[in-house]
Amino acid sequence: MIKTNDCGALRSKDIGQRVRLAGWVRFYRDHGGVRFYDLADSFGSTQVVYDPEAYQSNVNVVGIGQLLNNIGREYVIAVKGVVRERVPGTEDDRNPTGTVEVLIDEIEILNSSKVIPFEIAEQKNSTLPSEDLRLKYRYLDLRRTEMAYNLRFRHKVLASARRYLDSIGFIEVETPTLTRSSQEGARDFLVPSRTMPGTFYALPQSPQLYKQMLMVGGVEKYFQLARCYRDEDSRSDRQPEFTQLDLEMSFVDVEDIFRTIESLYSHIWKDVLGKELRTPFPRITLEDALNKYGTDAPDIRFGLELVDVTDIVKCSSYDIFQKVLGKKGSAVICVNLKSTLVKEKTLDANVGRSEVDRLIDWAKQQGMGGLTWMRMTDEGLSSNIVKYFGKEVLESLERRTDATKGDLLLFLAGPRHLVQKAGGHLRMKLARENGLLEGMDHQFVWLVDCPLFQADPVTGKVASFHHPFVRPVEGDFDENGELLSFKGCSYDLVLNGSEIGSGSMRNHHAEVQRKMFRALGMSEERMREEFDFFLEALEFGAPPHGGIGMGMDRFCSILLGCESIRDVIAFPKNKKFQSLVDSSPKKVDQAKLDELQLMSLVDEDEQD
RNA sequence: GCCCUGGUAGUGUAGCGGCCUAUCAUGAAGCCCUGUCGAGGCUUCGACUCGGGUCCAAAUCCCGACCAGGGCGCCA
Repeated sequence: MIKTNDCGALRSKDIGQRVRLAGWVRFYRDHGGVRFYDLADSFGSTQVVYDPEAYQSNVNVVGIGQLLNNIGREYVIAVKGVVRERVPGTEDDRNPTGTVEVLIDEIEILNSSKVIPFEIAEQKNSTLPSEDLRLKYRYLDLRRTEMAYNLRFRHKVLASARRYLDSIGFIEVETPTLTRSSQEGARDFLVPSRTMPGTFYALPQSPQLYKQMLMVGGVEKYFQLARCYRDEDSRSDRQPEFTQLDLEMSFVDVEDIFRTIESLYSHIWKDVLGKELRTPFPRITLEDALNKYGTDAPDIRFGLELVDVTDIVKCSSYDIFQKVLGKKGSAVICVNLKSTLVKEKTLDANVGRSEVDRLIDWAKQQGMGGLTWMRMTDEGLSSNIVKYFGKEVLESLERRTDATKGDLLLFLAGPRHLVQKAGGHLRMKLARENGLLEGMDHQFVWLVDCPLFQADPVTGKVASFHHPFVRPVEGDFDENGELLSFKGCSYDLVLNGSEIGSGSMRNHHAEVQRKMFRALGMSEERMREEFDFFLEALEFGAPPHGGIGMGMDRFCSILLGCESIRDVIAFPKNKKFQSLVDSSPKKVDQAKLDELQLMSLVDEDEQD
C-alpha cells in the first residue's frame, strides 16, 4: 500500500509514529514559511505540514519545498512524516484528526490535476453547481464528502440486506439481462440480435418471470440485487435503470412475507442506523389510503387527513359546489389546517388572506377549478362564501372536520379521483410548509387490499391493477363474474409517502394464470406466443409462492434525505436519459448497423 | 405530447428598460506573509444561451429555438 493510514485515521494516540499518507490536496495555506496542506481521501482529511524550521539536518528541506511549489488543488500526493501534536491552541475541533498533523519529510507527486470545474470541498455559502455539470464530471462530484458518504451508505444498506438474507437461507441468483420483450407493462429497451437478424432482446423491467421459474426450480428462497430497465419518462425518483432488491419465497403466505421483510428492514436499521425499527408495520387498505390521504402511497406520519364532505355541502346553495356535484362521481373534500399546526398563527379570518390566495393559485395549477376556504372563529365558520351555507350545514361541517377556533378549512371540489389526488398533494404541501415533517422518524406502512383488476379510465378496458401474475385472494376467481370486484393478494411497501416496494402472492396454477390472461382480453394465440413457456413451467409442479421487489435507490435516498435518487447512484442519467459523463447514447458506425441488419430512419441532418 | 421554473465570468450569484465599460463571492495567474485550517493582504484575468422583434435605448420587455430541472400524462 502506498499509504499506512487513511486520511481520516490519525489521532493523538498516533503521535510519534512515522506514517505515509496519500490523497488529494483539498486546501492549502501558504504562510510564506510554514505551509499547511489538507490531504483528503474519502475517509477524511489530515493536515500535513511543511515547516522548514522544524526539520532535522538529514531532510531535504529545499527539495520538498520545490516540489510543493508545483502542486495545486486536487493534486494526488503521497507524503511520509512523523505525526506530531499541533501547537497548543491551533487544534481544529471540527475535524477528528484535528489534534495532530504530519510533518512532511518526504513527498511524492503521484499525479497532477487540471483546474477543477467546480468546488469539491465543502465551503461556507457554496452551493452546488448545476446538475449537468455535476453529471459530466461525476467522478469529481463523487469526491465530495456528501456523495462519498451516500455511496458508502448505500453499500452498507445492500451489504446488510445480503448478510441478513443469507443468514436466513436465501440465495442470491442472477437472472438474465438479455430477455424477451413483452407487450405488457412499461416500454422496453430493445437490444438487436446479431445472430438472429430482425429479432430483439429486451432488457428486463424486473426479473418477475425468472424468479417465479426459480421457484418452480425449487430455489425456494431467492433474492437478487437486480438491475431493472424501464423506458418511461423520468422523475426525480425514477431512472431508466434502477436497482431492486428482488425477493421470492415458496411455501409461504402473505404473513410470512411481511414478517421476512419487516425483519429484513429491522436488521438494516440496526446495522446502518444503529436504531431499533418498530415492527410490525401498520397496514392500510387502498380504499382508506385514497380516502384519508389521497394517494396509494400515504405518508401517515402526520394528520391533516382528507375529510369527505360531499353529503354535507350538497345541501348548500353555493353555486360552484352545486355545479360540480351535479356531475356523477364528483366529491368535495376538506383539509382542516388546524391552527395548532400552523407556525405563524393567523386566527383572525381576515388575516392570512394572501396565504389563502397563494393556495388557490396552487390549486389551479394542480388542475383544480380553485379552492374554497373557511376560517373557524368564535362566531363559527367565516369566509366570503358562508352566506351560501345554511346554519345547519355549517354546524355539520364544524363537527365533521373537528373545526376549532383558528382552524382553516380548505375545500376541493371535482371528480373524486382528481380531488383526492390534489388533496393528497395539498396535504403534503401544508405539511412541508408548516414544518410538520421536521425531526420525524421514518414510517413504513403496508398498502393492502388492492383490487385484482382496474378499468382503464380512457378506454374502459380491464387491466391488471398490479400485474397479471397476482394471485386472487381466494386463489381463484370466476372469469364471468364482476372482474373489478375481485381483490388480489398484492401489497405495496410505502415509506414516508413513497412506494418503495411492490409484491404479491403469485398464481401457481396454470389454469388460474390462463384465466387471468383471458380476463385481461388476451387471445389464446398471444398467450401461447408470449407466455407458453411460463404457463408450461407452472404445469410442472409450481409450488405456492410469492415475493416482492423493493427499490433500493428510493430507499437509500429517503434515508439520506436526498432530493433525487440520482444522489445515491454513482453514474445516473439526466432527464433525457443521457449519461453526460460518457455522452451516451451515441450514434454507432454504419458497419455496426449493417452487421445487425438495421437501418436508421432518422434524418442525418436532424442528428448532431 | 403537455404544464411550470430557470439559463449572467471556470463555479455560485446580484442586476430585471438608460445609472452596466454588469455586482459580490469563489476560482485561476502573480506577488507578500512562519500556526493556519473556507488562512490573510495586494494586483490581474474572466460572463449577459442563441435567433428574431419592440424601443431613441434591451442582460432587463415580447416571440421563437436550444439547454437544464420539477411535474402531468406514462411507469403491467
